[in-house]
Amino acid sequence: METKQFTGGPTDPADLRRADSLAREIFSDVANKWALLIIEMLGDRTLRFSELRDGVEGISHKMLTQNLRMLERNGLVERTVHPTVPPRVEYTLTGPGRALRTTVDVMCEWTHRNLAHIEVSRRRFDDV
Amino acid sequence: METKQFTGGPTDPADLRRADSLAREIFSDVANKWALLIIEMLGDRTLRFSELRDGVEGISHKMLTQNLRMLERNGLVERTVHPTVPPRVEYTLTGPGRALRTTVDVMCEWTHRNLAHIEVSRRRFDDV
DNA sequence: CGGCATCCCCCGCGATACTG
DNA sequence: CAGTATCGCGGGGGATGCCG
Repeated sequence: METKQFTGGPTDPADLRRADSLAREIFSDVANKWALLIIEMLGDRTLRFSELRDGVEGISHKMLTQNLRMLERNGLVERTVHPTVPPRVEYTLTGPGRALRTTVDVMCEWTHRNLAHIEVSRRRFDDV
Repeated sequence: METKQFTGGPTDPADLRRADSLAREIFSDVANKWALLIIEMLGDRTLRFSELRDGVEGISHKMLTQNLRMLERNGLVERTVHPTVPPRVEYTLTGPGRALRTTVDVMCEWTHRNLAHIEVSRRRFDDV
């Protein structure tokens, strides 16, 4: 990652450094378990807060709120509030969010494809 | 992820549940910032412990050790000890590790492709 | 129902020091 | 140089309660 530049970006070294630190920050935001699971859960659906809470195995109210805020701030999910009573808040992936989602899909597929290999490897490791 | 099954896998519901909980565990292991950065750093090179420490921006000795152990346990990296003095320990990605790496690459590309979009989105969000 | 705030506890993580 | 162990702190994150 450190050695990568994005085409059409800034050429001033200072801008490059800024971009890189931003990139690392974004990566830290996004490359965490809960964020990725939320993105995967959303898929191309539109879900309510409570549906997400029930759908994402083991996530707490607080973590869900926090991660949704973060994802919204970074423009990966869109949040729409319906001014009804009781309130109804819906979340959906934006364009960039959906783009990221496809790579999360690949990660999930990878996980399932390698379940057996990993299980064996773990057993070998733990038995020593 | 919850609704996915891998082809050729177990058909017994109990096995499916076991596989799913294992999958979640693996995903939790792997979907974390340091693990992904280490994998990205390794690429298809073979690196020493100290090279990794210097290469992965901001990682501590302890975190590096911990994550390398975890990755080794899951069979994503191979660890080879050269019985010299001073000791020389080298790490390299295994087949599954390299497979995962390609999706991490995509995530990094995604990050850089969306830097501008995210920066704008953040500004809008923070200014409110 | 969804969100924010508060409290509090636990452990993640860094710093340091010691072995082979 | 690589790894393990120990200690100590700060903050992550759970539980709870109160608003709109």
